[in-house]
Amino acid sequence: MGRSPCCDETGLKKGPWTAEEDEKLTKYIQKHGHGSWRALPKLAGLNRCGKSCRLRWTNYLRPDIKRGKFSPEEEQTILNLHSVLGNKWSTIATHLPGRTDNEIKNFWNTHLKKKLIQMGFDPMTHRPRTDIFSSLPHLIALANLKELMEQNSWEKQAVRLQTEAAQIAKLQYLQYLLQPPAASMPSLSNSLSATIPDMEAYNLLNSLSVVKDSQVLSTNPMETPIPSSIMATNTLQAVHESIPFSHLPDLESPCSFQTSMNKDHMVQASNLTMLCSQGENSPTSPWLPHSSLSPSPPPPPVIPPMTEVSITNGGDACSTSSYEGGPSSIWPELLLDDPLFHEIA
DNA sequence: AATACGATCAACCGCATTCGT
DNA sequence: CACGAATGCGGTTGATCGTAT
Repeated sequence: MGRSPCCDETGLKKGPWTAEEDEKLTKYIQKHGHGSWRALPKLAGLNRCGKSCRLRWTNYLRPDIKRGKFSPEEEQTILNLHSVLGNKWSTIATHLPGRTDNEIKNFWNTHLKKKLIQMGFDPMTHRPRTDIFSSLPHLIALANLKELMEQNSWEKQAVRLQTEAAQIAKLQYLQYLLQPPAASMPSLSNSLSATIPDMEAYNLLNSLSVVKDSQVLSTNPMETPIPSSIMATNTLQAVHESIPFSHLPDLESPCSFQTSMNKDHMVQASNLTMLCSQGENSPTSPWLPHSSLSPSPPPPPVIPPMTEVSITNGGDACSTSSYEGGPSSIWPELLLDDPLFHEIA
C-alpha cells in the first residue's frame, strides 16, 4: 500500500537523461526486457531509480513511440474520448497508438484545453459555460461598441448586458435540459423521461420572452392548448439574434435548433445537437462545435439527420423522449466499436 | 543585443491500485 | 486476510526554446 521508496533513496541521479544513459537503458531492455523496474537500474548500470527508468522508457525510448505534432484526427479522438472519460490519460492513450499518456496530457493542457476555454466551453464538461464570466469578453466587446456608447447611457447598457447575460444563462440551461443523456449514463434506453426537467425546459422557453409577433407560450400547458405551429423557434431565433455570440447555433443552418409544439402539448426538439456540428460534420461530443476546433475536414457523420427529443407536458402518457438512431446517434463510431466503451456504458 | 515573457514538454512527485507472499 | 512491495496514474514542476519588446 505504501509509497514506493525508490524516490526517497539518495544518491540517485535525477533530471534529464543523457544519451549514454538512454543507450544503456535501451540496450538492456532490448536484450533482457525490463523485468523488475526496481532491479533494472543496477543490472543496467544506471544510477537511477526504477521509476525514472520506467518513465524514460515508456515515454521516450520505447521504439513504437510516435513523434511529431498531433494530427487533426488524433486531436478529434482526444476530444471525443476526453468528453467521455475525462482525465483518464492512460486510457485515452490506448486508443492512440504510439502516443503516451504524458504526451496526450501535455497536448491537452497546452492546446485543447485553451481552445475550449477560449470558445466558452468548460474543458471538463465539454459544455458551454453558464457562468457570466466565461462570456465576459463578449460582453465587454459589446459594451465597447461605439454605437452603444453613443446611443445609451452606461446605466442602460449595464441593464441590457445583465438582461442578455441572464438570457444566455437561461438558454444554456435549456440546452442542458434538452441535451442527450450525460456521458456517465449513456444508456439511451433511459431516454429523457424525467418530467421535471421537461417542465423546466418548457418554462424556460416561456421565460425567454423575446418572442416575435407577440406570440407567447402558455405558462401552463395543462390549461391552454398549444397551437400546432408554435413560436418556440421564433423565441430562440429572437434570443439568438439578440445575443451576438458566435458559438450559439445558427438557426439558418441545417444543424440549427428547431423547436416546435403540436396540439398534444408536445415540444419537439429536432436535430437537438445544438452546438455540435451535423450533416457534413461529425459530432464527436454533443456540445462541441468541433468543426471550428479543427481546420481539417471532419470525419464522416455519425448522427443521423433526425435526432429527435420529445418533451411533453408532464403527463405520463406523453412523457416520451427518444433518440432516433439509438446510441450511434450520439456516440462516436470509434467508441461504439470499442469494447472499452461498452464496458463504460 | 539584452531582457522578459509565454509555450512546450520531459521528468518528478505522491497517491492509488495491484500483486505477491 | 493482512501486509509490504511494485507498479500505474495524474497533477505539477522546471528547464529549454522561441518570440516580442
